[in-house]
Amino acid sequence: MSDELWEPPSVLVAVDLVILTLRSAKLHVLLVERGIAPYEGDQALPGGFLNNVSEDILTAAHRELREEAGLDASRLHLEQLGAYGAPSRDPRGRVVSVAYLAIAPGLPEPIAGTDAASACWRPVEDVTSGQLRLAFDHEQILTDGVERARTKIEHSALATAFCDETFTISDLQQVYETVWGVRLDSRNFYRKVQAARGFITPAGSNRRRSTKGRPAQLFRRGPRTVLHPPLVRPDPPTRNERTE
Amino acid sequence: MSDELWEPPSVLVAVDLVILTLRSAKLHVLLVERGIAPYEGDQALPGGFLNNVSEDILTAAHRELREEAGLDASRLHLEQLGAYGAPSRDPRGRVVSVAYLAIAPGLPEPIAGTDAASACWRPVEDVTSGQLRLAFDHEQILTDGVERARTKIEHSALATAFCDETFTISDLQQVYETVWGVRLDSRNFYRKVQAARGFITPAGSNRRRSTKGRPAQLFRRGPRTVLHPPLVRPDPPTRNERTE
DNA sequence: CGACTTTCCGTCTTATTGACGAAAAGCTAT
DNA sequence: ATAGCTTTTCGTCAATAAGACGGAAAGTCG
Repeated sequence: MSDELWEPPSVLVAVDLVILTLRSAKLHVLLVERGIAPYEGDQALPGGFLNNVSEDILTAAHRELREEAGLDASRLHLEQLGAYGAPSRDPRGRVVSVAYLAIAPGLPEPIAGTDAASACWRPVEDVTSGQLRLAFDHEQILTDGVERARTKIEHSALATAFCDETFTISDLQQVYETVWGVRLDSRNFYRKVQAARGFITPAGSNRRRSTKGRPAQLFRRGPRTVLHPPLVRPDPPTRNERTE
Repeated sequence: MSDELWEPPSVLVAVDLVILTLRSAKLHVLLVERGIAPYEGDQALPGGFLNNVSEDILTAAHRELREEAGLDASRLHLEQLGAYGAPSRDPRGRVVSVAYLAIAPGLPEPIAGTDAASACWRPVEDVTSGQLRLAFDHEQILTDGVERARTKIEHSALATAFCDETFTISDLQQVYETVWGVRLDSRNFYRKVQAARGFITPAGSNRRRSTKGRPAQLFRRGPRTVLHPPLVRPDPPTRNERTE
């Protein structure tokens, strides 16, 4: 924080949001279509510049979440991913963007924000496969956000944020399988979820699966947010290798 | 990243560095004395504003590392901690600071940078105990940096960055004990470090402990940077509790 | 040479994990 | 209704990892 007899350059500060949800057993991310240059017409993460010089960054993130996604910030997990500020990331000039990760339960399709551009959920896979390109360095931000979510649900009860108020253990398993991109054994998953004390608590009644199988008990999120023991994801054969 | 027919506020961007090292079995952080207002004469993390509008943030961090700490960036671990941008954090105006974590092996005392203010190593404990106050929100940044380092050495081979080129298993144990602030059983530590394949590799000769005990074998860092199995730190009795 | 310290290597018990068997509890088709 | 199918729920078993701790090896010091 030292400074001299010289004027430091000033830059624009933006926030970008990685908003993840589950739709039909796939991980989706909220994207908006850019209405103006640069990258006009391209898909991008919701976000925007600070409103004014005294607006807090997290506040700006919440505001954009509301404006562009129509999502109420309450009950929503918001976590800073980091700062992205490569000099060339925005052709308009020097922009440093602070990215946040948000996780929401499945929501209906038409989430058009008050803010101009159209918004829609897109499978994360469309982006990671290279099929769908994003504006700026948003592909990198998305990748980082997904990876953060993956490791986060190992040690925290964050996975319940993908679920509704009440949910079955299978619902929860769906979340883990989808976010991690793996198949899990229901019996072992059941045991481990129950073993993590304070993770989930029973919620009275039963509910029936549309057409199949034994009705499952309903749960709601428990008091603890850090899991003990944690739910570690199985190693994809090449996860312990390589230099960082 | 959407914008309208309006001009977003511009802010100053700075980098701050949490540079940790080990000195006489204690975790130390590099601090500089501020030479000018605000917080003149107070202790602060090394850092500074971007040099010019096209300087990369990570580059700026490396530069400050060199200028204020006299440390060569090569061989040094540098990791982004996050962005700190509370509107009131700097009385001069709106400043968003991107913090980085650096970890260095023990170094001699006189590390005065080319950049004005004096620099010295201070025990992290002096700060966390409230005995020593830092400028701006640097106490928070330091706390976050230490916590990051604590969890980082569980799963990565980062702990070797605190050591010299070659080191003994005891040296490594010292690192873990100091960073975690706990005592470990040497026998179990020995077993676990050896079990993590690729973590450390033998380095030929022996070396003698100044006055005591059996000479230990020397090692150097191995090819892997992610540990499998990980070295998990023991739970301080209240680590599984509470809401986040 | 004995006392002491540190390194290195085991053993034992307990906790956790993955693989999998099997009963319970519904629905559907016959 | 009953057989067949599915999903939930609960157990068992072997392999792995962790904490506690015993003890031999290999030096230094007095």
